[in-house]
Amino acid sequence: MASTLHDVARLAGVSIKTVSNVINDYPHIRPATKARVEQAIADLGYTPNLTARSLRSGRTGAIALAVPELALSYFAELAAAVIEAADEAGVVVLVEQTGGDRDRELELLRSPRLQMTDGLIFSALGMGQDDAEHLERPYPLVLLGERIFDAPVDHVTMRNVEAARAATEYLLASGRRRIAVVGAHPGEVIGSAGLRLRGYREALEAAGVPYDDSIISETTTWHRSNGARGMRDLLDRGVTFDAVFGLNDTLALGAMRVLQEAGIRVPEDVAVMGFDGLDEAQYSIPSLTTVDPGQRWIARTAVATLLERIRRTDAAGEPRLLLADFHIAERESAPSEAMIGA
Amino acid sequence: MASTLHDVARLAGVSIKTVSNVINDYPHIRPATKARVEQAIADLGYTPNLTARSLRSGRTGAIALAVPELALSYFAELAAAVIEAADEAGVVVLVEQTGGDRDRELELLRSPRLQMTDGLIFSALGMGQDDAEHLERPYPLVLLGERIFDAPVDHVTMRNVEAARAATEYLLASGRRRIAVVGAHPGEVIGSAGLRLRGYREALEAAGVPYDDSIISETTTWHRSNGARGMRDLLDRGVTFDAVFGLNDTLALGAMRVLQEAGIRVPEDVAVMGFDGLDEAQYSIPSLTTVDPGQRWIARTAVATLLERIRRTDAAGEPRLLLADFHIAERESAPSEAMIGA
DNA sequence: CCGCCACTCTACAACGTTGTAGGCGACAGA
DNA sequence: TCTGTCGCCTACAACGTTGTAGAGTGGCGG
Repeated sequence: MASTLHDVARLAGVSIKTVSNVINDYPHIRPATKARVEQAIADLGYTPNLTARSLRSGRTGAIALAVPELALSYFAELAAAVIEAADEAGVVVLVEQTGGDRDRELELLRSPRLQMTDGLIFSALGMGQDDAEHLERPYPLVLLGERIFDAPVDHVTMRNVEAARAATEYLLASGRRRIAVVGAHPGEVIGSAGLRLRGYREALEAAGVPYDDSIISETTTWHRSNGARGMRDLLDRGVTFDAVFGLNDTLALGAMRVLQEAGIRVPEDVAVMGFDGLDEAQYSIPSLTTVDPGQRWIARTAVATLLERIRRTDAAGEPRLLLADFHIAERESAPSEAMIGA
Repeated sequence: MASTLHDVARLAGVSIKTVSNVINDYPHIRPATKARVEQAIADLGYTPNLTARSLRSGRTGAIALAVPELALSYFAELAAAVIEAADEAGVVVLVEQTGGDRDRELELLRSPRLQMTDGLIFSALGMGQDDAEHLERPYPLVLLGERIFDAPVDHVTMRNVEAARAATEYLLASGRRRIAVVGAHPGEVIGSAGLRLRGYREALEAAGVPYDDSIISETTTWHRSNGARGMRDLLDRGVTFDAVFGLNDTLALGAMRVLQEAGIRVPEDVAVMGFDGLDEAQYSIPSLTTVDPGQRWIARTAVATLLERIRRTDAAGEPRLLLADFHIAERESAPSEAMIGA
């Protein structure tokens, strides 16, 4: 297990470079020599030392993935897809959690730990547009998320505005007119919340339905408990609505639970729409209608883009913005045709 | 960014070893020299090359975590807890997915990739007791899960039998007598399914309630859809039961959905008990009563144990078996007192 | 018969770091 | 004054690998 090229070379009676050549499929080796070396490798159970290889080559064969929290289903599914795609390319993934905290995100970006990897897929949540400059590092980086745009890095993300608009149009088409929102971030312009709320407003405007502040509920983070809290908040206000758009699935599921507790029927009294296309949204009661923003495509594309950047160190090539296609997964919580309350 | 000890040394007018000494807090350095070196480090923005350090020291500062699938909430939460604990110890985590496939698990165990890490936390799912020998490697390893016992490695896991027995006793105490099971694995003796089913049977026996094959539903994997399928299966059989024990939360949630679809009230007609203590079990409708088997403790303990093994390379010390405490999280799907159907 | 090339292999240096051995001056004790 | 010790620093080698340069053999064309 602790055997090296030297040990193999000694056993096979050749120089270490010849052993190295055998391992790396260098063409000009006599079959007899090659066989002898391979026998020695097998006898000793030799495996190349990857650390030494990394030092020589400057490549580690690993990439880093930074997400806010793995315990959030969205990021767990993202990480699963990234690891799978990386694995197909023979690359391993080092996962970091930032907690969605701006300071920890910035710290991570300049952490020496990143040296252990050839590049980073970075899902920012705490940083904002003003932090774009911090992304400008001499290190292959692919940005995910919607906190920062126009930074000079490759960016793979979803069509938030269009997807949210489509989701809202879907609810409008099914006859809903008072569509509450759970998970808004006050004053946010970009960021998932800001963009999705914009799509929502665009759809309302196009349909001639007035925008009403009183049915918009704000939350800080997008944990499940906040979806529940946001819905309780709306109910406490005493406002009326016939649909809820959860700005992500987790919020929508939390909100749906509170609706049910309050004796409000989903979808008869209130339709519920989510956003993310999570696996678990299929199995809630009722199952959740949601927008699938193309997460698997995002993961695969992020990995491919990063690996390409790593390969071609030769200067840049323009930073690219890559956008996933979305579609609405129609399920029970918001059927496409209006239902008449029983 | 590409600056090395040599660059710093040249700028500060000292030898590279002195720079190295400054970085590693070697005590005997004149303050003036130290200041000069630190200035040079700052000027050049020097950071030590971790790969070279690893080569020299034989340590990488990274550990590997192998789980079946990150998209399964249980493993996502496990990974989150492991990464958090590792982070506190200044160690990064490389995450691998095995798909719960025996061949891929074995392949991973002898993969040269592991060289990139100092040790492995291995959550086995496909391997069985007969594969114990494969765990015997000259490489720090902590085993999780309940597929393999008595292997000569540290093993951190939960009290499956006792916890399942407690869960069943809880249902019995609330007046249920026909407790169906979803997620059994036919013929399995150890493994989560086997052990939990054993706890279930022990509780029945102690209470003098007969064990009935006809209300035990088998599934292969523990995905949500299989919980739903298992429950449909039970309903199709036309058997009667007044409670369901899902061998994990995901199965229980899937089963609960099907119950609800079938117009069966939870918990009035059928109580539902899960196993895992997942975050999302708090937010289902109704919220899921479940056994929290102490997952966070398991994650923290696994990391601490592995790091200790890495530190003391000196021979072994006996392999240890570490068991987490469990507790029942009482929620709506199975209240502790029997409810009379409305 | 010479020169050239293709093939096979080796020696050496280098990637960037840290452990070891040792040099040099200063100062204390004899 | 000599010896020993301590503080400060340097040179060198080593971790295990791969790129570069080149040495030796044999075959082939001229």
